[in-house]
Amino acid sequence: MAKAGEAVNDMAGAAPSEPRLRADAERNAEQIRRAAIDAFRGRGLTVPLEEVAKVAGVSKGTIFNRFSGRIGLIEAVIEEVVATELYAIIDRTRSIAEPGKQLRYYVTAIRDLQYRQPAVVDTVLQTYPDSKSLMAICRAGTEIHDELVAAGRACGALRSDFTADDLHVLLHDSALTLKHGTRPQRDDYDRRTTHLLDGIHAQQPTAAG
Amino acid sequence: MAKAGEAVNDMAGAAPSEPRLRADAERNAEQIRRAAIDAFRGRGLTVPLEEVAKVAGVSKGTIFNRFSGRIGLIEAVIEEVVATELYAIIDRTRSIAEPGKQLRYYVTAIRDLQYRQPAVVDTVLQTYPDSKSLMAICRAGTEIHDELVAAGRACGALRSDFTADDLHVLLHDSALTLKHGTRPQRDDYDRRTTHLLDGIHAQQPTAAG
DNA sequence: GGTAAACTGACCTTGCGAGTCAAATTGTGG
DNA sequence: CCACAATTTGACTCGCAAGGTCAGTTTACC
Repeated sequence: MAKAGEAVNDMAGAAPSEPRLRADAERNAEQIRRAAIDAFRGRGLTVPLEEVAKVAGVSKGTIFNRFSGRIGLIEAVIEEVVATELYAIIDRTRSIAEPGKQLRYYVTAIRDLQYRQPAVVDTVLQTYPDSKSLMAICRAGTEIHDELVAAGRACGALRSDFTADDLHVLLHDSALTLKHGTRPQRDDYDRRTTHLLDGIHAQQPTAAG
Repeated sequence: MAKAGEAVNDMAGAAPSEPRLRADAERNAEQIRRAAIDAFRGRGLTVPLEEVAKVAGVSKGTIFNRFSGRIGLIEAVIEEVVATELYAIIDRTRSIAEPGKQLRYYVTAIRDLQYRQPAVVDTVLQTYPDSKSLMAICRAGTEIHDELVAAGRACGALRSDFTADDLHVLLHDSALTLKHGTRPQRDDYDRRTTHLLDGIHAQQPTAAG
């Protein structure tokens, strides 16, 4: 199987071959891109475009001139912001031999990334369904979820009543609480990750007190 | 120990002894109360006051005249909307002999109530911190959380790294996902409740694949 | 320097519900 | 049945924040 999401970003929404840009426009586009990467990394994909503009040293209007708005800007930088890391996790997960460890690694890694990168939260929540690359990432997610759950069940490491949809919801809810809740301490967050994992692992007590 | 939250509602924000109300005002107050109970039950405490007014057959202004706004209205009906059920759960939980079963019952019951009653979600999320009765309910929650975790740990039914704060966060996150996410099917929701419970139960695999 | 490209930032827009208040209505006591 | 206070009404204002627009100005390029 090829690497995950190999071509998310062929000519994303920005500066294809079209009429050549003037030097200042070219320069601004690049500064906006850089600013966007920083801002999206630091504050998530929902950061006000005015912030991005300020960091880039241009005015809001210029972002619209160069990228026609947030979606275009996202397409132009999503690779650097989250896609690379996300797909790396997916690839690493697939490369794990024991199916039982795959899911454990995957959930831990995604939860970690969600904690560190607000943009991943926005991605998982599908905050901008109009962005094609964002949706492509989500599709890749759904795919591996199916795989992981199938493999986990088959090898008996995963409780049998746990579905791919449960996994999807688990990560989605995880994103929701980071988005709308109070950011927990890192160690609390990690401990809760293990609680979650243990809850979906096979061989449960379930009935007893 | 006395029953939980015995006197949340001594003269909540509405119609105390003050100057006697005119007949129509009295009637309206009662209709608004009834409408509010319905609306809060059906759509949560955040339902637009205009909806309540419509159901009550009065105009928005009248709600302000009679209850001085949402907070006053909440104080006036919170008992019927959520307090009674919530305190009943707390009492029933305390009456359970085996400490191991207490927490299991409690979490299941609260999750169930959150699912059925959007108003409980708003309560847990402390959407209206200015409402005294709402905050009283939250305090009662915190109290029993401490008790339950202490008891659960003591009897060995609860994993030792699970804190009262974890319990608090668990229910808070649960509320958040109901508030901001897509409402899951009832049976999916219940299954996930058992996953959660199994994750915080003692004797975990944790390390293995 | 002339011209088209590009930038700028003030301004308009959107959305929604809380809360207000002058004018209209209605209950009440006499 | 009236006078008048109590009450209701619903149109209006407010807040708030970000997205998006465009006339006017500046800048790159030949």
